[in-house]
Amino acid sequence: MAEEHGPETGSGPRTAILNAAMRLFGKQGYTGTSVRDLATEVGVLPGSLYAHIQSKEALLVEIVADGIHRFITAVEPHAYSAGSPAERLRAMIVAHVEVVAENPERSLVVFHQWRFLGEENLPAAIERRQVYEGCFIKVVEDGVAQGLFKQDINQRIAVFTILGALNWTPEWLSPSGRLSPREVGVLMAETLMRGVLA
Amino acid sequence: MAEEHGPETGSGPRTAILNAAMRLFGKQGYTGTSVRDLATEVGVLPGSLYAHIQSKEALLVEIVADGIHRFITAVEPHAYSAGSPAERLRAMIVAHVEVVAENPERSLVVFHQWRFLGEENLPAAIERRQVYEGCFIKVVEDGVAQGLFKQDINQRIAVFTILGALNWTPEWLSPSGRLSPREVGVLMAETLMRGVLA
DNA sequence: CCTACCGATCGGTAGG
DNA sequence: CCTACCGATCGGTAGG
Repeated sequence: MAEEHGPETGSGPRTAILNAAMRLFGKQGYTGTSVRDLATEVGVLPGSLYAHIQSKEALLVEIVADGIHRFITAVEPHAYSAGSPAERLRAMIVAHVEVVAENPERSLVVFHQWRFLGEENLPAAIERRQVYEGCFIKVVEDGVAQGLFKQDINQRIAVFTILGALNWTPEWLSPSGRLSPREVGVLMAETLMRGVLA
Repeated sequence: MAEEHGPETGSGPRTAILNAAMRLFGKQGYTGTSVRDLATEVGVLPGSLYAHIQSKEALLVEIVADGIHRFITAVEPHAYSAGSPAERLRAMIVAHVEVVAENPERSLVVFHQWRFLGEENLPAAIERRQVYEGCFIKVVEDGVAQGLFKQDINQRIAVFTILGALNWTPEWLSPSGRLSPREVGVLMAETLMRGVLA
């Protein structure tokens, strides 16, 4: 059981396969990655993978489910905390960027490859994504209701704007860049909350 | 020559193929779409496509090149116009959303599927994307230099935040929604330029 | 635009 | 984890 959840933690062959899948699914996409690509990346022959995994799709299911879980776990507590909506939104944005920085390739899989889940696994993933989006809807609603956020923003558009900026971060964020993930998060929060206009 | 450029304009078999490719590449991804899928969507047998196209990748090349061209054509004039940086940025955001709304599936291909271009076509696409990003860098630089934008924003992060929000729009924008594309663009510009804080 | 087909690669398995 | 292999599907072509 110890190594059956959460890639990047642990070091068994199963973990190596999951890490290879994160890298390749992130870079080439799920449909652009063959089982042979995965085997080459891991350093075994294609058939050998099936001693550790059930199917190619099972890898995607696990990466996406675990990935969404990481985002929800990091962000949800802030969404429903006691602070002001402004403090909460700032903390959520920082937490999101920090999770992306842990592993941008996993995040690419979470945000882009979930479409390729089969019909037994797709509904659960969509539901979890909606829980995540709900965190941002909630805090924007609260901010407007409390008069702390602008009364004339369109809440739906504001949430999509924020989520878009956040969901795009794995495309450019470098975990080893000059700015720490936290600093990047703070700067994004600043831009999204106060705007670029002086 | 009349129907050799710009899908969605014209109505020959070649246009039908390009429109099918936009839909399917956008929905299933380039690598997740087979030539047989395209043929089925168009209503011919797989081999018949090759009377009109050179290869599957040639379709991607054309959709991506034409797509980026549409964004640059719509946005670049505003980036380098005589107006204030604030007016220019607002106009750029509106123009971007309007181009997305013309055909969200094409926009998905432009923003996500360009990675699958072969090494002869990739550099040109990356260059054109950089021209596009350069429009936003320019206007943010001008805004800060003229004291119209906040002096303490991180310009790089601000540009990525704006571009992320814009690049994510094809995921949710509905051209037939309650708000017109222009209204959505104005609201996004408002959120990005003034922030959500009151 | 169809018929008929090509070699290559796909995800996955049996047996050791 | 390897050897050896399966049927299915892949992008693409020749000839009409």
